[in-house]
Amino acid sequence: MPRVLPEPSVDSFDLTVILSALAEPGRRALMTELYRGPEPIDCAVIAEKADLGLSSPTISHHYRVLREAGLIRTVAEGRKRIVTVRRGDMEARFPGLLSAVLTER
Amino acid sequence: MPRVLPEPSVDSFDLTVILSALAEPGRRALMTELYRGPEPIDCAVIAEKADLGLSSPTISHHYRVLREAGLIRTVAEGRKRIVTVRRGDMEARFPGLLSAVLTER
DNA sequence: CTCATCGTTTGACGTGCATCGAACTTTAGC
DNA sequence: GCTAAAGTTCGATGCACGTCAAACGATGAG
Repeated sequence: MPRVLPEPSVDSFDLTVILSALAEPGRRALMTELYRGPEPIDCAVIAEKADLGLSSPTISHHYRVLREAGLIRTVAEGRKRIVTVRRGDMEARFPGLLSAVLTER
Repeated sequence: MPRVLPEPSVDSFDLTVILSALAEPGRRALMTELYRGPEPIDCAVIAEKADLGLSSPTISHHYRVLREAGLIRTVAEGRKRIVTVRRGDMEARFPGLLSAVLTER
C-alpha cells in the first residue's frame, strides 16, 4: 500500500521556499535529472545518476526539502521512494519557472 | 563622470548565485520593483517603494549581491546609484527566468 | 573650505543550513 | 522470527548569511 508523503497544496506554495530549494546545487542536480528522465522513478536511481558525493542522510534531507517546497511528490512503496516532479502544480502557480531553471543551455 | 560598478560577464553567470540572490525576500522585492518600474532609476527610490524595514548597510549589501549575481547594473553618478535590470543578458542566458520569478500572479 | 548627505565598508552577532555518523524504523527474503 | 537493505531521524559541527551600529569615503551645497 503506497502512501503519499506530506506535501504542500498549490495554494500554499512559497516562492522563497521554492527558490531556496532550487538554489542548492545538489538539489538542483536531482531536480534536473528528474525533470529530464522518465517518471515516476526510484529516488535512488536519480541520486545515482546525479552522482553527488553525498551520504544517504544528506540525500534524504535534500529530497525532503524538495518535497516540502512542493517541487516533487514522493510515494513510499515498500522500502523504496518513488518520486515525480509536480509539473502541473508548478506550472499553474509559477509558469515557466521549472523550464527556466532546469533546462541547460 | 558616471562609473559602472564591477559586474560579471554573461559567460560567467552562475545559476546557483542567481537563484540564491532571488531566494531572499527583500532582494526579490527590490528586483520586482525594478522589473516593473521605469529604468534606469535611483536605487534609493526603489528601496523606498519596496518598503523593507532595513538599515542602509543592509540595503547596500542586497544591491551588491544582486549586482554580483549579474541581475542588475549599477552606475555611480555623484552620490547616487542608478540601477537597471540586465534583462537582455539574463534572457540570453536563462530565458524566461526573470519573468517567471518576478511576475506576480 | 566646511559640512551635511548618500552610500559603502568593517566588525560583530545570531541564526540557519549542509553535512555526516550513529541509531532507529520499516520492509523484503529466507 | 532473523537478518539484511533502504530511508529517516537525531545530534553535533562547521560555515555561510542577514542584520545592524559605527566608522569611513565621496560628493554636492553654501
